[in-house]
Amino acid sequence: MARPRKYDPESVSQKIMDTFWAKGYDTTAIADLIASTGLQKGSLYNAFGDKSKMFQIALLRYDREMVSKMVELMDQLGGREAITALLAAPAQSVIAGNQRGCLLCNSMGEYACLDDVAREIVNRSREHFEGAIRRAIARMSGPSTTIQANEVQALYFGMQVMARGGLDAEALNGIAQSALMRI
Amino acid sequence: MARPRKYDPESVSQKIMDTFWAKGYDTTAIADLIASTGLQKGSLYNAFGDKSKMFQIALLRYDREMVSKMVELMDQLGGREAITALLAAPAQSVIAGNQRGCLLCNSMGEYACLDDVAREIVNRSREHFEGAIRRAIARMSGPSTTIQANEVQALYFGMQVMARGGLDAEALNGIAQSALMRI
DNA sequence: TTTATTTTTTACCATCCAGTCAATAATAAT
DNA sequence: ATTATTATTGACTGGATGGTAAAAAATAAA
Repeated sequence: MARPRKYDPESVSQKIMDTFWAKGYDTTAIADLIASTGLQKGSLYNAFGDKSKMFQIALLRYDREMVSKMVELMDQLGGREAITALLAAPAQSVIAGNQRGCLLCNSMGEYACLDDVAREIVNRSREHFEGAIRRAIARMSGPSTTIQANEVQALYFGMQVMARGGLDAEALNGIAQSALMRI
Repeated sequence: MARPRKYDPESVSQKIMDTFWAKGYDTTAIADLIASTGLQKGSLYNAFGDKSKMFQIALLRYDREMVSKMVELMDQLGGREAITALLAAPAQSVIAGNQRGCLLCNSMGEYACLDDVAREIVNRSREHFEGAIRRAIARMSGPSTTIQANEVQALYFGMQVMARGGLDAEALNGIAQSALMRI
């Protein structure tokens, strides 16, 4: 009955997430989203609302795709293996050629210029992530169980920030190795 | 022989640093700097060059004041005490009522939109900071000496990001406590 | 008082920004 | 073919942005 859309909403929202991930909320201009998605301005606004809504969509997608993927992976590994996999991720990204860090971590850095809805999504996603770490720690044995999930998360976020700041994969792997020796 | 300036350059550059620290490079508008310093646009540009130069000044000041202060404090403490003081800092800031995190850490998060000069300053400042951690570790005894300075730095940066993202002082203190148990 | 020098002020500019809107196009049901 | 409905397009807007330049003001030396 109506004109069909020419684009695939899934791949467009993927592009939106990628763009915000690489550039951050404030630094990303609508023109950047137009360039990366191929949609015209009107179509973007028609389909996804304004810029803050588009960012919320990006955050939700990141949680649903990236965070959930890591959570599921960790949940089906042994405790120590799960933490090992987690701390290996930043270096792997760098090796794969991207310096985007982690959208969740980046957004906490931009917390001051987010609206309440985006902040809420960020908080929930962080807790979602934290749950997997907590469960992994619970599966471990030995004195390492005194470690807090928050500590591992802080270590992970710090590594992602440093990856964004240009630290190379070797240094990142050194950090992971050093941490795992005492966990 | 010439008209004397009405402002104190030191306190103005302090205000510039504070503003970039709170808002980040990209999010800070010249209008924000005008508001915080009280100078007019022309005076700012005349005295400090363009926005990127002002940010470089802020970064250099942060290294000279904040990083150096922490480095000096750490250097005159025992190894473990130095690390303890370092990891206590994020929670102390939050308790003092600011959620600005660490300008060095924040700038690594904004690395993608910085110019080469700013990146160089960030890198140097991070290494400056890392030196104090390395020396502190060297002063410690026991198995803890296997820890890498980079790991402590990542933990610290992660805590600062989480502070910026709204984590409260209690949780931050928990992280520090958890980490110190195994260091 | 005059002059040289520097700061301050203000008006201004081109550009980019997020967001809107009306015109147009494409479809499916009737 | 007509119509109702939705998608697309591109022009447009008002405001914010970083940056410039010229005029005005303030000082100290001559």
